[in-house]
Amino acid sequence: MSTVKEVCKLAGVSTATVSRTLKNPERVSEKTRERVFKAMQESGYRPNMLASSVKTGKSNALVVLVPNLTNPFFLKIIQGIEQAAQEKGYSVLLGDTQGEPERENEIASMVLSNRADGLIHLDHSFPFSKSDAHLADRVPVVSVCERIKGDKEFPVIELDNYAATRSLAKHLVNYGHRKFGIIAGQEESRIHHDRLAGIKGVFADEEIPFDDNMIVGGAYSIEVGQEGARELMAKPERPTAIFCFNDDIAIGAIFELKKLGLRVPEDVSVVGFDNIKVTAFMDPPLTTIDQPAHEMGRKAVEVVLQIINNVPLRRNREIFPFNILERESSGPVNPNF
Amino acid sequence: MSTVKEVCKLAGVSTATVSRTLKNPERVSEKTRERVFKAMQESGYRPNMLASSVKTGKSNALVVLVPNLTNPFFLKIIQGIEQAAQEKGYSVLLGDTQGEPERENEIASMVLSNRADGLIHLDHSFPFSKSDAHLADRVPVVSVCERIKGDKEFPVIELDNYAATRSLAKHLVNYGHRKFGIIAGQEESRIHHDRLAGIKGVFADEEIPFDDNMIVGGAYSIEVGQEGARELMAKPERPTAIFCFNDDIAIGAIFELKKLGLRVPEDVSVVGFDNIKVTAFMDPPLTTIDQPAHEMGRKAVEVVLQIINNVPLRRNREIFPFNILERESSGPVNPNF
DNA sequence: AAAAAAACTGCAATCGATTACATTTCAGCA
DNA sequence: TGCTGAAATGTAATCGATTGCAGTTTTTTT
Repeated sequence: MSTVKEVCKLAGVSTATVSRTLKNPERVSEKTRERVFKAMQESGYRPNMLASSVKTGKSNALVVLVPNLTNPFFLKIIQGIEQAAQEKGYSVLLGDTQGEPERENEIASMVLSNRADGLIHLDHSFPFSKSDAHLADRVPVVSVCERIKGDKEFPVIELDNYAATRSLAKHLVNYGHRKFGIIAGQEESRIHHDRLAGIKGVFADEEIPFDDNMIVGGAYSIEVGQEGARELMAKPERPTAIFCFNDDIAIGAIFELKKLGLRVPEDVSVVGFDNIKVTAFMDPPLTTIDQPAHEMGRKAVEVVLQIINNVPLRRNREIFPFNILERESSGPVNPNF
Repeated sequence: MSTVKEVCKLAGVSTATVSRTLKNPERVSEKTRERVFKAMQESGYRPNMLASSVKTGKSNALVVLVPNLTNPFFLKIIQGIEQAAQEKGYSVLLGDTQGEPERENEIASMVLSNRADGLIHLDHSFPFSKSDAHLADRVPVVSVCERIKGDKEFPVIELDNYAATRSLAKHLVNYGHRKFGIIAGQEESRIHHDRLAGIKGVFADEEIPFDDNMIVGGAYSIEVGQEGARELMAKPERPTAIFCFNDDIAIGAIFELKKLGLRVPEDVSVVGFDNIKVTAFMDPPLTTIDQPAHEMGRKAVEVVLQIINNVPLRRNREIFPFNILERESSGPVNPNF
């Protein structure tokens, strides 16, 4: 690869002029500008971004921390992030944490070693190691969907999870359901808490008793959905409707219910959360909450860039609207069930 | 962020010693080493990777070019890439090209501007722009799944697509099928060619006529699957079995067949390709080809690192084994159909 | 105890850019 | 023509590391 110096020689100018031709073209006369461009062409010059980053202190990259890359929902977010980042001239460093804190720490530390200017976190864990924690306040961080736990309040892009599950609960209650099961994901997260609160709220309004025993699960996976459905159906009082806290869980649950010889929604209604693409093509298509994942990803980039550029944030929480998609996996309660 | 100099002051040593403490600890006495480490601790020192990259000429990053991030199959590959890269101390820059050549060029040029040391391409297009093409031969590139077109032969990690579709075709022929439809993806690619050849091979063996009119499609999406199924079922001679060139297409096809009142597999058998997770939980579970996507991703990293480190490659094509998963979406031909 | 070898450490150049400051060039005008 | 200020360009310091070479200290050898 050729460097500025070769271009200098070819064009007969100084390094300063070459650099300016790219960064401040208006400060270079048209004649020399052309000469420099031609020289760049001839030498196949590419500015070394790392070198320029060293000097400017900006790497023009963002790290994205994902707990699990194979969840299609995250992908929609990441796609949004990727697009917005590209538009702003930033590149995206991908970090799949596999839920392991050490990996998380390692990836997060890329921001500390100047490899990236900011961090977008798709999980609720505090991503820095204890030893790095005190360095973390200078680091631009935003979280999407989840709120990061810990002392510091990081900006967050999220959905109104409370209202979303409220609307799902109302939808099911209107269909006459009174006996419910819940298959949840990780229980320590804020999301979990909010979603549960939404359901409880509606139950309180409708004077439906809430039974903690009907909450099962523990992770956002198809397998957990299967197991959860089996577990719920083995309870003395079987639910007629199941809340699944994401679509993967719902996929597993429906699969398992069918295997048990139950019909969805004639015997049991199932609702999901996230609206990953495939849910519209399932049999039956899944009633779920559509999250504007793409937009949320874009917003995350916008916000983290604001922090990077010291633009004051208008608010610390960006709440996105959801949309309940009433499809065929939910229906009227079956009185004979 | 503190730099080497602060550490120097605190530890009372030179920059050289600080640098060596991290990169060549054995060349520093234990006493000073400890002193330096303590100083690093106190000052919260993080080496600036960019600076070190400028000097060493290695960015320790790889770019991955993906045509479409939302395809779960790519995700499995990317996950493999990510893991292997992390293990080797490399980070992964993600580039979603959306199939747009300009984006592709822009992302690929990150390797030229020293932002990354190598490129992993998940598509068949030549990723560099015409003006960069002559710079491209110095760049470490490997492709996964697809072969990159153009003069230069880049190393490739792939599946034996020919054999894979042969085995699918045999599977269906053994069930008595004689009338087939094909819903394909992009037709210019090598994959398409190989897969078609596999099917044709079996047809030739079995003396089944091959009808070009029964090939429909044009992209790897659910929607194309839907449309393709509709189209095939409107043909004068309806197929009793459909090859879908990936699982997304199969998902769309099955959905649409059901909508047309047809049963899978009783009326029409459907097979997919890739074995994305959800296919095992569909109704019916999809017969498909399992690709070791994760391993292929890992291999891609291994190969690209070999190129980067000037280790001669043992072969230019790494062919991975497939596995046919005979699930319930395929079955005996229905004589009354 | 002196000489030779080995182990440490430091000085200063270097990587490839950017940029403050200095210098040169030139157009505009009296 | 000569002067002034703006525009164009160059010089050299700088960003934060790495590293060849040289100098110093310690250890080993005889």
